[in-house]
This record gives sequence, structure tokens and C-alpha cells, in this order.
Amino acid sequence: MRIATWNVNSVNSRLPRLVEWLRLASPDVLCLQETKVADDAFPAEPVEALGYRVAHYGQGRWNGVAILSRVGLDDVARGFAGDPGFPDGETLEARAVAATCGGVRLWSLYVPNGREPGHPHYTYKLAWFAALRDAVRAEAAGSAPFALLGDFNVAPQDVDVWDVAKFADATHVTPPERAALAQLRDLGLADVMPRALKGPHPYTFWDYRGGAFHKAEGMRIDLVYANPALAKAVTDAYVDREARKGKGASDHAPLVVDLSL
DNA sequence: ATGCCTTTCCCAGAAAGA
Repeated sequence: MRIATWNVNSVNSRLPRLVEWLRLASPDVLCLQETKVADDAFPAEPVEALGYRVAHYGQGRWNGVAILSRVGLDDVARGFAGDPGFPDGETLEARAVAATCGGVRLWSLYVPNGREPGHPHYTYKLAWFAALRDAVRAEAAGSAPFALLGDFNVAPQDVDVWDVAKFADATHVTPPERAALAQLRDLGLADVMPRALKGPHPYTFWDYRGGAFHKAEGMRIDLVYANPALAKAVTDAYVDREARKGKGASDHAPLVVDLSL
């Protein structure tokens, strides 16, 4: 079974590349983030033509997450209890969707950016992590394979950014954000470390600006956090940086995990 | 270096991303 996660930065803008990549990589399940469409505007037809079913949770201009599966799509959950919302609990954002696919429980996550330390969005990011942890605790502890996949918007370690000195006073590397990841791992989840297809670092994101991709100025912020039942089944994991090349690419590359369940 | 690019809203330029 092949599962994958990809922040596509607009599913409509990325549709030709998404269809091409589904054909090339042939994942059984693909988690998408930043679809940037409402549920009724998701371009399901070309995806369904390839044999996938779609669970989408979107809201239009921003955010939006989905799970595409050709091995079943059961018990879909949109959002989670305790989501703090932004700017308040009256305004929930479409950042989490879950489904059970072929007996594997998977969450597609788009963690809030945080903008800058001390910003209300940063406070929201940390609260969102804490609520997510509580919401998935029981599923993670079960005997069935389980994983959180998506754009976590945190680089777990200094080696996960191209130059940590450039991130002084910036989000994605602060101790509270990394502590939020550690608290997820404390649920018994393991960071499924991908191999890089080129170079030493399995980055998953390169900014559009300044030729970052060609200068290898990337970040590993798209992650797969797996419980023991899933982690022990991993046979391979890699970042498909080919998908970041050329015109019309997302600023994120897909992260692929192969399982022998 | 207060940007660099890309996307959305929708047609002008702001907001957001990370």
C-alpha cells in the first residue's frame, strides 16, 4: 500500500500536475492540503476517473484538505473537537480531514502557519496542535495502523531547514512549536523519515521566491507521524522532488510512504 | 533587504503563505 501527502497550493491550479502525478506515482491514498476550493468546487471528476474516491473539507479562498483513496474511504471526519478556530471559536478553518482507507486511519492536516512568534496566529497554531493531540489520542493508541500526514508548518530539527540562522525570530523552528510536535510523538507516534532523491536533505518545501529550489534552500515541514502498527509496516519513504520542478509546480513536493501491512 | 513568487479574491491591489 502506498500512501502520500502533498500540499498542492490550489487544487485547481495544480490539477494537470495532480492528475499526472497520480498516474506516475500511483498512490493508493493521497492526502492533499491547501486545496483552496469549497467542497462543491472540488474537481472530483478527473480524480474519480483514475479510480479514487474523494473526501474533501474546504472553504474556498484559503485552506482546504482532502483524502483521495482507491482502497476505501470510510468514517470520514471533517475537523476535530476542540479546534480553537481563528480568530476565535466561531470561525473554524478547513485544516483537518480523516478517513479510514483499507483499514488504515489517516488524517490530512494543514497546520496553521503562525505568521510570527507572538502573533495571534502563532497562539492559534499552538492551541490547534494541542487540541489535535487530544482529539487523536485514542485513535493513535489503537492497534490499527494510524498516521497524521500533511503540512505541519514546523521543521522538527535544525537540519530540517537550509540555514537555521536565517530563521532567528521566525516561526517553524521555535521551541514551543517543536514541543507541540514532541507532544504528538508522546502519543506513540514516530516521524517517518523520508530519503531525499537528491542531496542530503529530504526537504519538502522550497519558497517560490529567489530561486530557492535550485539553491537547495528548502525545509522539511511536510511530515508523516505514524503509530507503531503503521511505522513497523514502512518499507520505503521518499520526497518526490521531481514534482517540484518546472513551471506550474506547487511550492511543496509530495512525500510518499510505502507500506507492507 | 521592508523583496524576490504564486494564489486567491476578481480586474486592483491586498492578503497570505513560510
